[in-house]
Amino acid sequence: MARPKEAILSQSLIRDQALAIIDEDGLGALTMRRLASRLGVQAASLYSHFANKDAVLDAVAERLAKRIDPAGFDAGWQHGLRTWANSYYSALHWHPNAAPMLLARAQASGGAEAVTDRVHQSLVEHGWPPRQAVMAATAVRFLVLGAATDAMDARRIDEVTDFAAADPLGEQLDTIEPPSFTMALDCLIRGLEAELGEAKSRGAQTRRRRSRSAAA
Amino acid sequence: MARPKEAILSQSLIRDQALAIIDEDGLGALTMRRLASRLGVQAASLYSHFANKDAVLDAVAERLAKRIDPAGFDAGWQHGLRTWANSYYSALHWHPNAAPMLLARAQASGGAEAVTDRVHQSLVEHGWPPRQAVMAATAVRFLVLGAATDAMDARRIDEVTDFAAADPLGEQLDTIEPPSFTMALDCLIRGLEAELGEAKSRGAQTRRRRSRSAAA
DNA sequence: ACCTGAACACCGTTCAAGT
DNA sequence: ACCTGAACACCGTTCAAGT
Repeated sequence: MARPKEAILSQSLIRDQALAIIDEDGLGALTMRRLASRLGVQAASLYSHFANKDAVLDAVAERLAKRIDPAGFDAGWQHGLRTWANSYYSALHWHPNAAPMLLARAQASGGAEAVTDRVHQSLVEHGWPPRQAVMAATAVRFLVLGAATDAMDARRIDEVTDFAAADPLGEQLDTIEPPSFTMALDCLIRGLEAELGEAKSRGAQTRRRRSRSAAA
Repeated sequence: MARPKEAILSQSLIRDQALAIIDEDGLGALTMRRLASRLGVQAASLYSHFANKDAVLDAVAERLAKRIDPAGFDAGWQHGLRTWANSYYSALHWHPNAAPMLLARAQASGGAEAVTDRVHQSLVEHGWPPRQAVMAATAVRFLVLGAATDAMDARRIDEVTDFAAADPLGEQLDTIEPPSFTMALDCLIRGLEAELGEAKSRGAQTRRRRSRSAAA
């Protein structure tokens, strides 16, 4: 064969099959050789379209991020954060095996990516001091990623917790919706509201102190 | 050589050198062959002491966890959570390259480990409903692990944020201590306090509803 | 420009063999 | 019981060669 008239591979094709492998058999099952064989091609062929395996994973991460909705900030940063986190969480909910990868990337490229992030920018535009905005955005991000790895998954919790003894009549069933993730998110946002208030008053204090020392 | 009179390897020796490699060159640099050569031995020899590489990583994770202080719960769950998180964070602060591994483990063995966790137990003993306790413990855990990966590291944030423009006189310098991590933790705990109150009143409500329908 | 086949330098792990 | 040497079945990646 060597070179067909029309290319049988493309970045999007490779990227989608990579995600499919991750979904089906986990991140550890994603191999350049396996990815290639799934596309009916040799492993080396993939390097005509991606520089290396990491670039493939970048493409997958980017595609997953496409589903994330950063537009809710028009109705306040709380709403924006909640919308963003929920869409991020539900995007990952369909691809739980991809969460570890995003976790690894949030930590690797984290610094630069996190700061130039739209969520961070939106927080700053809503009056968050830059540093605290990074903290807030990162905290929410890790909360989402942690939740998406099923660590707080209600079903698994029920398997392990002696739930029958604590709640013999199953009255807490209504606390399944909203899921644990939403509860944790609410907790964090509630705390962030208080923090923002304090950060602002700290800023005002500093400003007063500054004009006083400038007057002296 | 083949077999020396006294064994030249031991689990603790291997485990400590594994951590040293991770510290020096990152998780990706930890190889059975490299670990062995550092110990002056062949790779196959390691399998006399550990079933596989994963078992070595387990040992490293366990050693890091030894430094974590879960005893602060005697002075209230807020204090306990804070003490635990801070000790966890500072333990990881000396081994930032190990954080990704713990992140991966928190997600893999997560379900079972998280629930039987001492933190979770302590929260339940302080009146948290089991399910919410899992949520709270997991949220704090991921916050710590996220922070430990340097994603919120103040120095890196300053490199990227246009901080000079926002704060030309450097007045916010005092906000470096406490670090972003502590702020995020405070936010979360504040929110958790409110959540616990609501969870308790929800429980009381349910109990009232139950006795009413039992009377009917 | 795009795919192949073969190779390179690695992995984790196994196992008979030595002491 | 513990370590060696060699092997097995994998990796990611490179590269000349084909069309």
